[in-house]
Amino acid sequence: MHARTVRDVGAVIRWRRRERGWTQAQLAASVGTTRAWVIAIEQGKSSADLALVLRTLTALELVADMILAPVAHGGIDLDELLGERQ
Amino acid sequence: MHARTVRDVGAVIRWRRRERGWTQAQLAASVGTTRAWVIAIEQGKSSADLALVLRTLTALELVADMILAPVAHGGIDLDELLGERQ
DNA sequence: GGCCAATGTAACCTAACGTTGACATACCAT
DNA sequence: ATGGTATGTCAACGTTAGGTTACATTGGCC
Repeated sequence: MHARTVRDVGAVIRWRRRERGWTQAQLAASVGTTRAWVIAIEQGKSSADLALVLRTLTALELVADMILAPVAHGGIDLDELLGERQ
Repeated sequence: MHARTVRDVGAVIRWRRRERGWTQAQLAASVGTTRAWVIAIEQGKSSADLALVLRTLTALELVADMILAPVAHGGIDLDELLGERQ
């Protein structure tokens, strides 16, 4: 799943945590943080500590893969329309 | 590129920024942050604001793709050693 | 060399995150 | 309804990251 916003990241974490059948408390303990933080990140609140997020992904056996964005500039995906770019 | 640590994220940002021929000042302006922050993140210092990082990736036309970690259990990355899995 | 831009560093201040602890719901059994 | 667990909320506190500004360093080019 592509994550462009903090809310996206929170959604992934919640989805994956439930998939593994973990409670927020279990995840928090595994990551080394608190339940309050897990709740906050899953709710996509404002911003969050990147280091904690990465540790959370690791605990959930996820990895953030940095890839070229399929859509570049404006709202229209010229790449898909034209099949070329520059 | 897989990013498991803040340093990994910083490396990706620096690599991609240079690939696009941008200065730190240009990237900072594009993201809406400061040069000092770009320097810090590229150096992988401690932690960073996830929201800013995601905006930086977007500015660089990158997306964080959350995928299942290739290696689950131990501390050794068998993928890098063996180039295979399962 | 000298010049200029790019990059790095440091100090201060403010705002915001994370921690802690307690309390409040929600849900699902029995 | 009652019990237990999971989840959510809140307030106070300490710590720290990011903004700002200024200065230092590096690197390339003439």
